[in-house]
Amino acid sequence: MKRSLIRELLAADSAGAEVLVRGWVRTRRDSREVSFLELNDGSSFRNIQVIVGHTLPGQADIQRLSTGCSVEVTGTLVDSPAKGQRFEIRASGVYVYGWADGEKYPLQKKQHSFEFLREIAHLRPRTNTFGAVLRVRNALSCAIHDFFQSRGFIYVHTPIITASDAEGAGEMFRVSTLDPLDPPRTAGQVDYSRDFFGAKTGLTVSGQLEGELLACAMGAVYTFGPTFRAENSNTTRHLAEFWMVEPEVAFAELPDDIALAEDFLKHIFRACLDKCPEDMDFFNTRIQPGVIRTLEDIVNSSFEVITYTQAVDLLKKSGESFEFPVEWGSDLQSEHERYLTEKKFMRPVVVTDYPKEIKAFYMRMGDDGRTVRAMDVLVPRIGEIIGGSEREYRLDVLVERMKSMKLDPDDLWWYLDIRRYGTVPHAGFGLGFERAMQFITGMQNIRDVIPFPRTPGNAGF
RNA sequence: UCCCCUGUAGCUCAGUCGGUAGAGCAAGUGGCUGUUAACCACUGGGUCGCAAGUUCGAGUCUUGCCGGGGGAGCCA
Repeated sequence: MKRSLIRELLAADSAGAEVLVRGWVRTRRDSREVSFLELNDGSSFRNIQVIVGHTLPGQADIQRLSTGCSVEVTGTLVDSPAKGQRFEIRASGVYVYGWADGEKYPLQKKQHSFEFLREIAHLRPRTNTFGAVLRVRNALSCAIHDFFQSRGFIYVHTPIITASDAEGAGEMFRVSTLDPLDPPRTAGQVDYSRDFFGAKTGLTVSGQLEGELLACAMGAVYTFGPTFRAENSNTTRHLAEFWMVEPEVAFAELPDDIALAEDFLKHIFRACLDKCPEDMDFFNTRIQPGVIRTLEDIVNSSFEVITYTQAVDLLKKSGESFEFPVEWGSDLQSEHERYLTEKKFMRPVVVTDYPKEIKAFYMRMGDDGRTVRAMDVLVPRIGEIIGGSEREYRLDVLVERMKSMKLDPDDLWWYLDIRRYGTVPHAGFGLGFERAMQFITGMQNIRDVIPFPRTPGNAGF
């Protein structure tokens, strides 16, 4: 008999079919004549209830079933006589694949704290919350590809290992095969020319620079892959290894970039609501009350777009007493971002045209000479979910900017070549995939929206 | 990296003024029952994070170390 997914059975038109399911026992309850098994196979947030009559052979085993055991159940899909579910399976056979000693199995049929579940990251996918997280993660991944593919973007792959040390997006993890106890040296310094790649290399902190090269040939591209930051960040919204989505579009300027980001976010939010209604309902009732309403409001309204200068004025006039003073030229603090998104506008806010001193070298200089054509998309609770900009495509301006920021243009000769030959205006942004997950699910800690989080001091599992 | 909080049963926690430990849930056993956060009764379960110090006596006070959480910075 062909195995059915629980998701398929729960959505069946009518009862009556002979079925076979495989999964893990969530709970067992006993009655006089029958035992009730709650079975989950990962395909659905909901379990299917299995009725095992006490006359079925192998009763001793049935009575030993506990949370975590893996079983195969054959039986008939029937209308449930009790409230709580439409269908259930009346079992004609139960085969036990593996036991889970109730005295030792860490997961109990009760709620656990997320802190505890992080210590058993190998088992937490079996919980309601993480099942839901993983299904939404999957839907979100698909939605990202759907969005770009439907607009003719080319999915490109930028390197994980890179020798460019000038991306300026954070500390890199070193990649080396040199003997750490006795590396080759020249004049006292480690000689990376004798390392595996003949250069000092590390894990990428962004695929953007390479993405620009590809966009300036393919028109519109996007990357979606892992990114690494060796920052000693200990917060609920930073990971040392996270996934980033980075579109890059040739012949695009800042307003195009903003419009793309807005359409993109709306599309992926809508997709998660549509594809994972049961999981989203769980997040909405148990994790972050109102999260569905928030997402729907965003999908159905337009983002607020203001310049950095306007934002500073608004903050100064707000009457709020901030811990950090608001001053033109210094970056917006978390409390400032929260005021804008959570109190002032109550929705996503795009802040554009930041002072050049607080942004990266590759951003296009504004006509005023003080600001760059950058944009950050801020959302309630999370803060910055997208950071992007129009890129500086004028060779002389870019070289001058690099020099003023003490960067050696020769190190990025290939990046500058794109400006030497057939340069075009182009723009792009980066979306933190896990931050999007946090926003969509309402999960508070970024470590709980990725199966195996990497943070300072933590790379277990 | 900085600031604050925290570490007691498998989990979540209580533990007063310093006198060597409790609850709920989970688990085990029995009972009841088309149950569904099942219910009722009983039972087992502890190096109080680690190390030192103060004290007649430390879960409790002090110091150091380790772990966890929250906030900040860096950013996505």
